[in-house]
Amino acid sequence: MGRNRATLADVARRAGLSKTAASMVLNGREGTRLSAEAHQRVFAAAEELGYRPNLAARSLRTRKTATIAFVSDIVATTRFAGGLIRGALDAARERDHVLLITETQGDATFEQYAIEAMLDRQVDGVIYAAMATRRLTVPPAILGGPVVLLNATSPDDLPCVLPDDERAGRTVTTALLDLGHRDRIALIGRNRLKEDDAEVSLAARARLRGVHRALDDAGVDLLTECFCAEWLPEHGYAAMRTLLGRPTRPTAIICMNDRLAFGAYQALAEAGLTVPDDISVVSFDDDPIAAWLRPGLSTTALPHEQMGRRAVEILLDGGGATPSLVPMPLRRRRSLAAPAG
Amino acid sequence: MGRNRATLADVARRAGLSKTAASMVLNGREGTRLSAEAHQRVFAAAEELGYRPNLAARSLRTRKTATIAFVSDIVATTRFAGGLIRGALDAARERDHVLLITETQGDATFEQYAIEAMLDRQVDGVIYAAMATRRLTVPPAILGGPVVLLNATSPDDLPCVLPDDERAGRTVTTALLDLGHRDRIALIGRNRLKEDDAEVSLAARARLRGVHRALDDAGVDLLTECFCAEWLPEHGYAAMRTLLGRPTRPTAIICMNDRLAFGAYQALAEAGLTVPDDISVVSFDDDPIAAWLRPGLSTTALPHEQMGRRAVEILLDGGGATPSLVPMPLRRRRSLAAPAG
DNA sequence: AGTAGCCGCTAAACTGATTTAGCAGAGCAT
DNA sequence: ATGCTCTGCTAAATCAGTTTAGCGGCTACT
Repeated sequence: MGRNRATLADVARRAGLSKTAASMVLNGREGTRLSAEAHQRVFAAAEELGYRPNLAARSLRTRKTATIAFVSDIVATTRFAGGLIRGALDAARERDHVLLITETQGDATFEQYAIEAMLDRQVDGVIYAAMATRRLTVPPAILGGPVVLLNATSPDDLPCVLPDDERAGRTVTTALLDLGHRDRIALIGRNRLKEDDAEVSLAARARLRGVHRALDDAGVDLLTECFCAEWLPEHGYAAMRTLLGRPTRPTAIICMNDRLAFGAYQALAEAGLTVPDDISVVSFDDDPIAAWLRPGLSTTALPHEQMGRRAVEILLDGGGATPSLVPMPLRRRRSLAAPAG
Repeated sequence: MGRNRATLADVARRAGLSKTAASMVLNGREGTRLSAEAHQRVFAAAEELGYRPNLAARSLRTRKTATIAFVSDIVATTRFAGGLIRGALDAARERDHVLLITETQGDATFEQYAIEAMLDRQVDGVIYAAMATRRLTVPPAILGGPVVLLNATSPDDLPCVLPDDERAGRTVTTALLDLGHRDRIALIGRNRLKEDDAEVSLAARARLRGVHRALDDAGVDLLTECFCAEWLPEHGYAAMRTLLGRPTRPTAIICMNDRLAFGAYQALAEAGLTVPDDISVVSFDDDPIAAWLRPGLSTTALPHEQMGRRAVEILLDGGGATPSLVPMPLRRRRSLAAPAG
């Protein structure tokens, strides 16, 4: 791997100058008094030798590595990680940085290990990502340098990037209201644990708040709210079935995420009902299945790439109001229609 | 990030020995003649100072970084990446290594950039991963050091890790044969492009070969094979519909992947048919939707974690037969039953 | 005439590890 | 007494950059 690369000394020699001069020219140092001709010679020599600096040597001196640690609790089990990583990767590349990835798996030992590995490698900063939007406490060891929380907040008020779930709650609700749905909108996916424990989820509470605010503004009440122990298809399915067993059938359903909506679709199909003619469905996340369902599920997209991007921007460029809320755009598909009758 | 850490010199001073001695002790060098007492003192000093070596300094000298580059074509757009990364991460951690991740997005410029970034950081080896199992040519620049292909092969016969798609083809087929399905098994998802162009996919051909071999061994012919332009739900849906328009209805369907199967499920539900009572369905990938479908879809799992793991093992420990084929286990769910009648 | 300042550049120190070469003293044989 | 080996350890070189301090020559000003 990278044997016999030209060194700065080689470049300097070929340019007939000192290492100092070569270093300054190549780093574009301001205020140096090296002649235009010296610049030329150095650039030419570097070009001819295909010179690339040895970053280990550089960071030994400068304590900068152009490397960002991306520490997450769980990457594998959720498809969402990909987007976060990709966004971060893109933004990092634009800034000539690279990503060192580790995973804690929610395990203290692994976390300790991951952090030591990062510190040993002198990363320039840490992105601490959670796969479910939630509050967490970051290990004190990483507070020595810049940190940005991704998809999480912490009690220490560290800079963080979050999806704007509350606004998304408003978005899905007004989408229904605008179509004329009124008092027969039902909600699937209330969940005490997610709503009350910020360390489990921030999304549930925020989404709900958005929904309720939008309804309040319009002076409309929900028909009913179904509790779900988890946000999985089977729970959406069960909730939808009980909903259909009630006397007044809803004209629209808001599901707290796409997996619940998927379950709801299954129950609707089984009951011989058609989306959106009989019931409109709207949801959150823009999981790939949302596009695969028939008809396509309208849902607010978790902007993972943007979030990953934003985290790197804040870390490296500094900046902005600190809970950086990234909008969740509504993906309109065929699951929405005006209420029948 | 990691200010004022103790250096080797600090440890040596505290132990009343030279840097040389301290270095040798901490690295557990054999054949050194340092006294047991010297060992003790160095360990104690390191412990007390919380010494951790500066890896930049170390790699400047040794040209080892305990870092592996994980280069992939596309990480974000596929949920599969997570598993590969997670497996690689685990195996790397066990060997005290860390993963540097980059993405080429199939773009030559990005690829060039990614490779330079890795070489500049003197990674110890490269895992070159493809998100769809396929053949690819690795850029010559990385051939200077150890490389393992993950989910890909190359014309250069580099060591590689692949899922055992052919065996999976046998597995799904014999699962049906064992239940008594015979001449009314249909296949959805033939695709010239995927089958004939190894740079697009190796899976299609291998799966198909497995299916055909298993059928041949049993002396059974397929009822029919449906072509699909893509392996997406809508194509599975369309294929299933045409299949149901034919005179003889199949008793079982083999789908080339789970997304096709998902589409097939949609068409079956629409036609009022029940899985598995009317038709059994089996497939490949173990996409999360497989578990969410009703009834659960039986499918052969792509062992992404294992593959990621294996790649690191081969890279670091060397070894084994070179196309390392990782088995795809059958996840039996409720979509399989004996043919009716 | 003296000196201050600028110009264009360089020598050498420094970062923190590993590694090579070798030194002082003890023990032993000749 | 001399030479040899072994023991336990260290000085110094090395990796490839960045950075500090400063040098010699020239001009300009007092």
